[in-house]
Amino acid sequence: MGRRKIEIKMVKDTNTRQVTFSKRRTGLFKKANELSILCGSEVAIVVFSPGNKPYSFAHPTVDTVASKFLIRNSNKPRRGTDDHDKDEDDGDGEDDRGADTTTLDHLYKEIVEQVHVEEKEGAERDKAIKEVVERGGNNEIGELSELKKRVRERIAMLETVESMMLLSEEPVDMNSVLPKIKKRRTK
Amino acid sequence: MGRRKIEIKMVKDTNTRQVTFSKRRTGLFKKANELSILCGSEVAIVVFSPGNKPYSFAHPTVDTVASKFLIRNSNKPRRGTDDHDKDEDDGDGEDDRGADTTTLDHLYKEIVEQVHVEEKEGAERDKAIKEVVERGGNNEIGELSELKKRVRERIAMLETVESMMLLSEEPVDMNSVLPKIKKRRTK
DNA sequence: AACTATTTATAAGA
DNA sequence: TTCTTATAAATAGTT
Repeated sequence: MGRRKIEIKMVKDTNTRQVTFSKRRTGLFKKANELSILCGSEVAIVVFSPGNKPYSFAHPTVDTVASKFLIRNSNKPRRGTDDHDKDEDDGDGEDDRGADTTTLDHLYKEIVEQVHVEEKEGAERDKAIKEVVERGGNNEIGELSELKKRVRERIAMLETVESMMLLSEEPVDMNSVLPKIKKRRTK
Repeated sequence: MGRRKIEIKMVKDTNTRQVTFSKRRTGLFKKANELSILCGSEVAIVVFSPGNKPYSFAHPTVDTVASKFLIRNSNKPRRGTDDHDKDEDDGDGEDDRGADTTTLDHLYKEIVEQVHVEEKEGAERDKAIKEVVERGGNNEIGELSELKKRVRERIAMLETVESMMLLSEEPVDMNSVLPKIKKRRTK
């Protein structure tokens, strides 16, 4: 859509890449905005620039949409990279049958175990923070900055957990159009 | 971009809306894919269809990108609805100066307090789950389904917390192009 | 930041 | 749903 056609591959020139990012981010967010209005859909986009700055667009908020999504997909297998997920559901709001080999007891044990891990890690983290605090009120800049980072992480986790707890609805399904896209890459 | 120009407002006909959603979701994901390749950027999109089904596109994964974003923005004020966040940073990787009225001691107390809340809530949740489990191995379908939902929520939370703990980098900033978009809405 | 020549997305229609 | 196509919209290269 420009003076000439470009191949879809990493733009080498740093400057050009930054410009491309800005233009296309604008376009992407505009499309997302239109989609949310036209279809009344909830949307959340998060993207990191080449300079690793985060940008977001969402309706109603990133937290809301991302949390809703993450919860719904907590029973899905996790992939490491590059997702194009597809998983259609009949939409009746009930659980999938099939590969359900877990028992109640197993599930309960799993939870308990994970809670213990969480508590242990939480305690260690808090101890580390406390140590820094107690080592002296004459903190170096570096220490202060480090502590603040940890504080922020900790609070972020708590806030996320909190927002996730507000949610719980229908079952899970995902879908991606990437395969379709790839097929009709070039005209 | 079609046979005729359309206004950007909720499509009334349910059928048309679903079709529009499908087409535009495809387009949006394609754009996101191109952006991530052209600029080497991490992107995550989550969108719910008119039928409330979740669809996602992400590179590398929704979890990774969303978590990274949520952590970085944990020190930002939270809005309720409709975000177009903008917050430029100088990019030197250090903390903002200015409205920093918190002391180390205050921050530490804040963490401890939140941890206590978290632990209390966690314990209550686990107790509720355990009660359901212990009430009998002869579980009704309804109970089983309810329990599984809770289990999934719990695991989702733990997984998210876990993935969030893997992250901690530069400071925070966001940006949105919505203002720009609005200005040039119609030709 | 603006400007356009082109390419690309997509609204209707089949 | 999938495809076709006339048209609207996004954007690559340029200034």
